Amino acid sequence: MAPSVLERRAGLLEAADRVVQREGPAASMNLIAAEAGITKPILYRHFGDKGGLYRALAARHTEALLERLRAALLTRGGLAARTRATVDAYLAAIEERPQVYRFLVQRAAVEEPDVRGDVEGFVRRFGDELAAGIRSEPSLQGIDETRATVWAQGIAGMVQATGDWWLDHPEVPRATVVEELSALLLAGFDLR
Amino acid sequence: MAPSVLERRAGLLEAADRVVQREGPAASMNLIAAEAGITKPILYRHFGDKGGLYRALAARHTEALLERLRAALLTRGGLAARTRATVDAYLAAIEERPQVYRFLVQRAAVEEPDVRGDVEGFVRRFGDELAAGIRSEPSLQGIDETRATVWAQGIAGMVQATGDWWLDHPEVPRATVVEELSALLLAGFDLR
DNA sequence: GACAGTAGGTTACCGCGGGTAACACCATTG
DNA sequence: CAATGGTGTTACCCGCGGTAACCTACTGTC
Repeated sequence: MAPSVLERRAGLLEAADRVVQREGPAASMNLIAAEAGITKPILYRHFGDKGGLYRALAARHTEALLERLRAALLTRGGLAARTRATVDAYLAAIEERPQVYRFLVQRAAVEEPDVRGDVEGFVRRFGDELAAGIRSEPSLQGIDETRATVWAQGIAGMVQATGDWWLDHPEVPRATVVEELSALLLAGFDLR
Repeated sequence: MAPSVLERRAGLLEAADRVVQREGPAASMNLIAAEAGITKPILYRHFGDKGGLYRALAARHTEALLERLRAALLTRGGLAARTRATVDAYLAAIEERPQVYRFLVQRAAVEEPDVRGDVEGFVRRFGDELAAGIRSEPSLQGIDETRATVWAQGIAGMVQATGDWWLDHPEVPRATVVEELSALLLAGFDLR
């Protein structure tokens, strides 16, 4: 029987995912179409343009990752535990799927800021999530709004950049990176 | 009289610079050649490939920026003053030339890791510089080697990401961003 | 002065990526 | 039996990075 349009779309995303897994940021529309066993125009009918497919793909992984991060942000045991868990969640995710990670970050960097807020790069969304986490953090109640935002964006970038660096220095254990970053941040949080 | 090959090269870089100023990351070899009043093959004779031109261009700005950062890292008046000065130097630089900044960051993100250490992305170099700064920081003597490196890469990313965000939020004064980031970092440094 | 060599430049092309127009093949439905 | 619409394809356009081949004008040398 004929698959519904949504099933179709899901299947295409599946294929795109496999290509990204293999090729990282070099995943092209041609490759993806080939992997899905169809031709380009179909892809374009479904996703509009490469940006559209990127967004659909990013939404998937970003959502999944944000889910993990949200969970980490809710870790019980105090701010220190939450901080470590969150940093660790991020690093664990990029360790599991470095190619996907590279794809997300790179596309986010390259994608022009279409309608600001629509694409909203990967790191930026991470930052937004962190900002929410910070604002609802019990031990940080009453934190200045701007401070929360700036910190969140900064921390997102810090974790991301360190992650990048770490991908090239696998000799450093994940736990070490987590510990160093968390230590730096936790002391800062003490300012309130 | 005929300009020497180095003068020529400098002139080409000058032209490339103007294009980047105008076009940001969209600067293409065609555009640059046109701006210089010549054709592509000449560019390629001088720089090998786009990566080569990118490196030459990046070297310019990176060197200039690193120079400012080094100066900031030597600010007298203690760690707090140095931290603020360094963060401020970075933000001031991207404020002055946002297009150039975008170009540098984006190219660094996209450029594949040729011979690791040759290209070495923009943020990475910033990180290296910071690492040196941290290691030679009087009040941080004896800091663990790995910690210094991780912190440096992380801080570089933090400042960069915040800078990105700030470019889209000009309503926040630079001084505020500097203050918030510095506060967060300085508390962390207290750990030693 | 005629000639070769070479530096400096150009035209015209290749391959590939994103993106699209136009056409072909069914199926349904009046 | 049309006519209609969804699904697919082929074949193309453009611009980018990159290069081969050629063209030109200045130099030195016999």
